[in-house]
Amino acid sequence: MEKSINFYNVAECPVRNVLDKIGDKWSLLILLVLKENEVLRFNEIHKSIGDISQKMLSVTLKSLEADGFVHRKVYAEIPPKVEYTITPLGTSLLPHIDALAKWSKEHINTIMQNRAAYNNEL
Amino acid sequence: MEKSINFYNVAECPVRNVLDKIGDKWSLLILLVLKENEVLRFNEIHKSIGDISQKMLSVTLKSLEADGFVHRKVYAEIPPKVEYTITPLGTSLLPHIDALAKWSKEHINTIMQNRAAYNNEL
DNA sequence: CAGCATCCTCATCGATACTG
DNA sequence: CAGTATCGATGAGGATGCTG
Repeated sequence: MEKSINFYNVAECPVRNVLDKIGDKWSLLILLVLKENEVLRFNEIHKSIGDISQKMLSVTLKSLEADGFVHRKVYAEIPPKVEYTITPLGTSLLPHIDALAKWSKEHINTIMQNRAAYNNEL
Repeated sequence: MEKSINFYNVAECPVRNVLDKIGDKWSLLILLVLKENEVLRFNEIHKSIGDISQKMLSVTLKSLEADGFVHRKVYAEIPPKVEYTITPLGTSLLPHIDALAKWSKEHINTIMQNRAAYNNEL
């Protein structure tokens, strides 16, 4: 099976790789919460975000930990205590997200108006 | 049903709104292709990308058009002729993606190594 | 407390066939 | 040429219950 060479291939493109990560539902939000608080326990993150399920928090934290965006420190205590912190790698990404956030805030009204106008013309 | 107030709520957060758009599989790629070529017909985009299905190209173009990232010009001819161009709004977004791309290229190796190391420790 | 396991739903996406 | 319509697979994500 042959296919055209695609420089934007999901598996090989760095941008796609990062976009797939921060483009999911919770990763970016968790990073932001961790940046604001420096260190948080599992349930503290849970409460900070509010409407994330326990499963998705667990899954997303694992993914962020695997990539090195978040550090996980386990205390050998009963009951268990786990602290999460954002890593320098995670921190270094956020300014670029902020730039995107700034652009988004500046243009979201335009986008929404475009979308509404488009739907009216159907 | 009550829930905590979430400033990063998908529906209301501008960043999420934009990330949801460019975080999908094809939108960003189409914008990049259109930026490089200025004007392209439907099938030209199709060939440029290669492994996108006709359906997804159609759906994604509609979505980009609705938000005002892409302009669609129809010629009343037989056979049909439709030209797509990136709008100023779309163009203004790309530098921020480029910044993200730059960061991604600089850190993708670290991320991949982290990911591999993490998986080995399982 | 900090999770994992299980089941389920729904949106996304691809393949295929058809059309003005 | 530039799509639309339909079906089916896949996987993200949520709800619930259980555990060291």
